[in-house]
Amino acid sequence: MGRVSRAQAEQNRAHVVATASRLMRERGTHVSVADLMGAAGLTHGGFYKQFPSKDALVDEATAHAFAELARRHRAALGAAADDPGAARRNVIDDYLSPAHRDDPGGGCPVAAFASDLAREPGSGPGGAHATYAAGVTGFARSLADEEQDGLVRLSTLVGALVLARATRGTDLSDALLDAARDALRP
Amino acid sequence: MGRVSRAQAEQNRAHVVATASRLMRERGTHVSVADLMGAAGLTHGGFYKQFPSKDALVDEATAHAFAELARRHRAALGAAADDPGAARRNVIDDYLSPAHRDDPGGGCPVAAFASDLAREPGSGPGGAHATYAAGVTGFARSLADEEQDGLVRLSTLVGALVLARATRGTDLSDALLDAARDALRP
DNA sequence: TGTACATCAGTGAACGCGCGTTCACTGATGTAC
DNA sequence: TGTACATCAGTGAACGCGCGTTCACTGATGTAC
Repeated sequence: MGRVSRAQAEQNRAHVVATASRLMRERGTHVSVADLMGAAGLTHGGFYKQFPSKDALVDEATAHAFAELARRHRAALGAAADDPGAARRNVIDDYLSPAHRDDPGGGCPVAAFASDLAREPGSGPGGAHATYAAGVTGFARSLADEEQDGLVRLSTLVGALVLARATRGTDLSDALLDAARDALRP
Repeated sequence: MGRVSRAQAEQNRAHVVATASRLMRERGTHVSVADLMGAAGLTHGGFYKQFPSKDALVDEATAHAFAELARRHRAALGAAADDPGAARRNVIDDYLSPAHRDDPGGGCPVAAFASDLAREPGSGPGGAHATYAAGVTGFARSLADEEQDGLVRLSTLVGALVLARATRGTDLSDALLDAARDALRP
């Protein structure tokens, strides 16, 4: 194929990160480098021209997913700045929708990466674990009000989503989403 | 080594299932057959004398973990039969304890297997997915009262535990357990 | 502006390794007499 | 109860395959004049 322009290379790299962010949420951080590069339309050999290791890509993909989450939360908050209760209800409705359950790749990284991070050793400052903890704190803060703790609301959201995904295809799965929505919407 | 008595073989098989049940909750269902057999004190070659495939062991290990969970719940309920509220509080306190967070291998299979099952295709009747859904329903039922739905309480429990495990080693991890305990204990 | 050459993003084959699974072999167990 | 032999639980090496990573190669890009 030959060399590619610097701008194109930068674009390709960003596309690999975005693809990894999606695929890792969907299938876990253990997706293979070959699958990842293939999904991004490249061959796996070039991977190490852009990333020092697969672990480094895991860190970048995690950061990418959390940046996307923060952007979404800022947008939701901005769209209903005059009524924070309505903004929060919208976030909750989206979170517990069947569409979110059925699209882990485009969905919440707090739910998607929880078990991968629980099973992998800590990744140091700037690593996936630190990004994750900061994301949890930020999400919880955006759910809190004077009435209840954001950590509990977030736990209920994540628990319901994770259980609904594990039981997808059953009535129980829908019931989990509905029950959590009823409980979290005052 | 030569042949082993029929009773010994049966005991070995049960020990492999118990070991798998623990190791798979700890590291995920993708632990290797060699690691599994090694942890049970055997060599991997003999595996297929006892199990038709690794998937079959996943199903058995899942069933084993859920049978253990049901036994624990029956015991907790039996110990405080005159005061079901107290029994439920004990279950909640155990569930959200640092000890439970730090011992996934000996802990709740609902939390441990959630993401593995969400990412694997359905396993048919008698398979891990069916066992899981039944376990979720049973657990939720034991948490319900006239006041609140068991599904919501279970979602909060599982969400808090899963998030606490993913953030283990941080203050946030303890805060998640504490917040959920405060919210679930009336 | 054109030409000559160094750079380096991407390719595709290869590396050592661990995976799930198979198999020839072993020798104590279980059975038939 | 004792002996002869078939059974089969467990062993350890091997299978094809996919993993993360490395590398010689390619040719268009970027740079020096």
